Amino acid sequence: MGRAPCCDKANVKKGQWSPEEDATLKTYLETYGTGGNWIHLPQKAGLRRCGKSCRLRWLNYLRPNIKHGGFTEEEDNIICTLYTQMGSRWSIIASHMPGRTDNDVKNYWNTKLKKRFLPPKQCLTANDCKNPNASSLTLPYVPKVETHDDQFQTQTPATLQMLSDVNSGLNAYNPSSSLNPTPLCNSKLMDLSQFGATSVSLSQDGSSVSDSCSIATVDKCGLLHGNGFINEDAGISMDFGFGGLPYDIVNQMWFGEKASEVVHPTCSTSFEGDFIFC
DNA sequence: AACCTGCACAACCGCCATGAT
DNA sequence: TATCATGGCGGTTGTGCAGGT
Repeated sequence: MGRAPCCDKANVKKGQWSPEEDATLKTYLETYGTGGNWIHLPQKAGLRRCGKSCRLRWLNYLRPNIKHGGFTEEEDNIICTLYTQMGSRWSIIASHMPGRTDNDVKNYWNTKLKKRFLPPKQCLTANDCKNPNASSLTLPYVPKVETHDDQFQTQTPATLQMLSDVNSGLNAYNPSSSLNPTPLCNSKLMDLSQFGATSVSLSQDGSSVSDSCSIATVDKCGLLHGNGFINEDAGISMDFGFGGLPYDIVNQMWFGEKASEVVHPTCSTSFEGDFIFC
């Protein structure tokens, strides 16, 4: 049996709030407060709205000192930085910006910042992947392929979150390696195209929280750069320690989703350093 | 002028966490 | 300890508007 609905769905109004409803809710809350219960508030206030809807309306638009639109460059950087650290924890991100709501920040990211910092989802060829909206960040094409064994299993969101939690703090073992993702947003650090890269691979052991991450680039000459080894089934694995780019930061900034591996089925040779992409 | 398309934003839905009983 | 009600959150959808054809 499912959960009982929080309100009588048949008798509540949905959709845009009218100025009259706003005024009613605002007056009631300023006079009586929530009384610790949003569910019964609309009835007391004389509104035909769901309690959750009232709460959302108040928190996002009616409460004092709410700012709408006009995000500053500094706020862009805050959002970008925190997103790389913790992912889509919008309420936490919003808490770092007085007057901003999680909904506002989420919408702003989804409609503006994501396009600026992430490549388009469908890249069929390397030439397709120049994001027309990207300014200083021109990101390389990323091949998406299947992985074949446990060692290279696809990263799960849950694991990503754990990694974010770990990575967002100081590195207990090496403070000099502590992560400061701000440069990822503001510098050329992520712009591997300046090195002629046309392809990037990232990988990480998805079975547990790990302190390592991997990155490889394929340049215009077909050379794959990085250090690691070739796995017969899973393709090429690159690896370096904690001092490298944290997986989830790069993954979220570039791809916003699952891990990718550069794979070629005919590759089966161990290697170290640069090698010819076969 | 009418229609289409994409964008921005407001609001809703459903899941999970938390606190009260 | 178990159950339930409510709050909180993130993902998704709906709607209105602007610009293009």
